Amino acid sequence: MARILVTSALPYINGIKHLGNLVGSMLSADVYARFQRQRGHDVLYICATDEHGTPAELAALEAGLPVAEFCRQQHEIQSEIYRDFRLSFDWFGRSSSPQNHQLTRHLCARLAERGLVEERLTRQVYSPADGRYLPDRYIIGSCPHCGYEAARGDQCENCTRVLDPTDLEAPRSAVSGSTDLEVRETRHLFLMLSRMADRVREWVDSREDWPLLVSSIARKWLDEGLRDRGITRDLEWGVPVDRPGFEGKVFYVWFDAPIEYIAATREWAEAGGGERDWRSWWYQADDVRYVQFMAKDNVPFHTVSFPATLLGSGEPWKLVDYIKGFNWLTYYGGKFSTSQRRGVFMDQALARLPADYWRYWLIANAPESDDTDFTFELFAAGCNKDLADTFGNFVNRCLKFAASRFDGRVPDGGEPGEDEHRLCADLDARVAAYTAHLEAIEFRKALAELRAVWARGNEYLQHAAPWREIKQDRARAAVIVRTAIGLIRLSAILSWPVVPATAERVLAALGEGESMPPWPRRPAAEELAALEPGRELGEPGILFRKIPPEEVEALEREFRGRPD
RNA sequence: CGCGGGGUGGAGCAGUCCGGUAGCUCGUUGGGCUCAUAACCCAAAGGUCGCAGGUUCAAAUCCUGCCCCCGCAACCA
Repeated sequence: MARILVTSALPYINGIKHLGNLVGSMLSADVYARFQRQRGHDVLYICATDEHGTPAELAALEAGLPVAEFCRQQHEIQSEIYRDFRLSFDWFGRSSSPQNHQLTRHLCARLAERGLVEERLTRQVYSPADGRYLPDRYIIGSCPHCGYEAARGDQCENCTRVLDPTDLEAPRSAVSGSTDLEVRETRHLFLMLSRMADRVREWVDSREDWPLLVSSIARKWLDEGLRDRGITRDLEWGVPVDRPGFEGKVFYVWFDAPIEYIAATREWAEAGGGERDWRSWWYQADDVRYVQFMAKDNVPFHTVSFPATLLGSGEPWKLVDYIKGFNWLTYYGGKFSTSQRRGVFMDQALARLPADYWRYWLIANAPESDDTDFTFELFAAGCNKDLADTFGNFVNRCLKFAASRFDGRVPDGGEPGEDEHRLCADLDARVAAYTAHLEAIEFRKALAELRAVWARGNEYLQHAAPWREIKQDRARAAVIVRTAIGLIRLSAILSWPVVPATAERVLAALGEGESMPPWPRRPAAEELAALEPGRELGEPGILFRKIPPEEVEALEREFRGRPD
């Protein structure tokens, strides 16, 4: 039994996440964690809300709440939605936890002791009207190059040139619109990434099996030369910096957010009443395999800055072994956008269809090698074809036949024949391939195999034709139906990481009550015979309803081009 | 010449490292079958593999140049 630590990029506290956020981090990690648990491994899946930073403060301001209260509420809202999506976190923590405060300060102190943190004076724009320093992107003005009037202080969206806020003509606060801005000198801590470049590169080079997307992004940053990076900000909400002259300053969210992976594990341990050992997962944890899931925008922080923080501490912290990076899920060819409310958000998704529909489609179409487009037509077509017509129909036709001809029980009698041998040979190959693809975290390939298992069931049933056999050879029909019901069970077990609610519903109908069905280890011939003859069968009902064209049109009308 | 990823029938992809007449899934069309939310079987249509040049007996694959899409460019997180 291996120990596998799984983390997914921390969802930002500022609002409910959309389907793109979901597939690129939490859902993928969940499917992997579920699969490895089924395999019998000791899995710890840790996630948390990322709560610090200017956007959180501004959102709280807009909501008319103290930022701590705003974050507490948002954390609860997100937690509930993730539960409803069946995301199987072992712990869903908060980056604002005392554990993270303590650990963030500890790591900074260690880095400082080793000469890897320096104080520097920086010049920042301060807005008296807002009572706060403004990050570059929160300053708006006219672009000095192209004249675009809504250019941001970090970059002009019109001509794409990188800017400094002081370049802008007629600058104003994006928060209040105030033009009363001043540049102040303010002292900050910098992480000396430049001094750690060699160690980070050595570590990155030792990770030979990373996906191209991940290793190329990491190498790009290293090749361009690591620059020292400010790790503190002039904000109120965050981890306070306990150092003279730093009163009223906090750590930058990108310093403390990844540390929360560790701190959340400690939250988990402390909530467990002393039986859980968070250190064994993170400190001198050579026996742990650590896998991270994230979208491509997060990769630099997980391949460079966070490893530099841990390596630089001089302490034996666990570094990531494998990073699964994702491209973007696009929405009708454009971006999903939280700020513009463009796309489908998790609460809206659940209000329309159960989690398993979304889980299935997103994982089957995960943006692994390129950006993937979401449209309701593609979504409905995938769900209808694979879930309703293939998997759902297979379960339904078998159980209905068993109910009408075999008294709703697993039929007795007869011996497997040629059809069954060929079925089992195919299934052995499919299950092996499916397992290997999940092990390699290749979701599209894995789901193609899962679909093939579902389709193989229909193919078998069609060829064996129990509705024909039963007219002259009841024993033969019994073998077929028994085998098919065994295949329902096997399919449900294999489907559990992706569509857990449906899988459990099917297994319950078969009288299998386990909440987490163990991964099949035996040959298909034995797996299909696992249900004893005579066992009573339940009625799971229609597993997946079809999404009709009218509904697709209605969804499109409802969701498209929603303005800001 | 900033960097990275990608461009293969209507959709999604494999094949590119190690050249050998273009393949898979879905969709479309026609036929068969019917236990089922219908599936399964058979057949067919549909691509000059982003563009142009080069190497070679032979290029999706190797070389050169160019075009397009997406992302990144360190104070968005």
